[in-house]
Amino acid sequence: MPHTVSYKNYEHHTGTRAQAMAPSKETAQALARAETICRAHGVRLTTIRRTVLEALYSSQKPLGAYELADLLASNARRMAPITVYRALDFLIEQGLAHRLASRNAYISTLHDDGSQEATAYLICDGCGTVEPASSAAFAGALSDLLSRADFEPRAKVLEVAGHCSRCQGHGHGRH
Amino acid sequence: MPHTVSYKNYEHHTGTRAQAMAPSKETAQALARAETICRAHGVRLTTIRRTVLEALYSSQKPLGAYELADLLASNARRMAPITVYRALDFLIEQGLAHRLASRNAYISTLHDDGSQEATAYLICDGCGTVEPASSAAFAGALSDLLSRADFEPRAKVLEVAGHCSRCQGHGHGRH
DNA sequence: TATGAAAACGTAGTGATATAACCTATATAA
DNA sequence: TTATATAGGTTATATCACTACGTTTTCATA
Ligand SMILES: [Zn+2]
Ligand SMILES: [Zn+2]
Ligand SMILES: [Zn+2]
Ligand SMILES: [Zn+2]
Repeated sequence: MPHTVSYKNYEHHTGTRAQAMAPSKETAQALARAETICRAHGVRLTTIRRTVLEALYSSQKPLGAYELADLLASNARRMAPITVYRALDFLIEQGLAHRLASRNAYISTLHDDGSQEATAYLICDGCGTVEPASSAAFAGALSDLLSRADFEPRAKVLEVAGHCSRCQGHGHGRH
Repeated sequence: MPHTVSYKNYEHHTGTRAQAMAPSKETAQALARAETICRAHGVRLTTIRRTVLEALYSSQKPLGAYELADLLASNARRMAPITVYRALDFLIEQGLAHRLASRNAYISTLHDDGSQEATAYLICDGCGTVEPASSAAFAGALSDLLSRADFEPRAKVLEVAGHCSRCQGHGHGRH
């Protein structure tokens, strides 16, 4: 019973990890942690999801959904945008990835311990890097602000664009 | 010397204020303030810009650029998106409007005194209203966070989605 | 091991947001 | 007036995100 022609690629290309260089040690460790988290949550870190997550771990800067699709393309076969968005939705739900609303781009939460109520993401206009930053004082002040306004928070978008320490006094960055 | 056909509408429809109801007293005052500010800045609050600003002042909720274009349409003639975006860019530059990155929508800064270094926008999922909120403690904590990270801020995106006081204990809002 | 239900993914099309490129019109001042 | 800068018109396109629906895989249960 032959497969239909239109659907034959289901696990053909997606099974290969694009032309990925071997993941760095740090990335590999992070992926292992992600596996553990997913197993603990009773959800599946499938090939596609792991591939997208690995790309985010490997990148020094936030990636757009279409950028991810291009990065992970192999042999003139590219992930459909919806596929990337579905993977991103999953990763965000599991707390493994984060969306930057001010950039329409996505990052892993690798350097984000997730322990804080309020994490601000510092986005460098020069080199593109994003660093999470948090403090008890910041979280407390925001919490006070919200309770004083009698506002019940659901989702916080805290992003600051500017220049990181390495990119100051230049006017540009990205040497 | 007849005009060319293709360009005859330059100030024809844009001069009319759509089918706008008369602006409320509060809106009219805000518009007067905006005029003053623009004159002081040496910039021009043109008809288009004033019309867009008036729509933002009159709205209880953030408006998208295309939504603004529809609102301000008159007689089957709608502003081109680029026209709205240009007006919004101007208003934002002058501190009269604000973009909500998490919603791709725009609000006036009518209820935003602009005196604070850091203003968080509280966006209600229920009724759609947006209230700015700020405090010295919040601004200070964020400032500390940034200087500790040696990060030079350019633009801050501080938005919290959730439920305002009137919309809590419902699960919905918008009665 | 069969099989049914849920989850994941493929494919095509569309919706929603934002800007580029180029030209015309208006305002302001020399 | 005439030059220059600013503003706006028009068309097309770029960019980001999702709907709808069918197919495949997985996993628990019979
Ligand atoms: Zn930098
Ligand atoms: Zn440099
Ligand atoms: Zn509300
Ligand atoms: Zn209710």
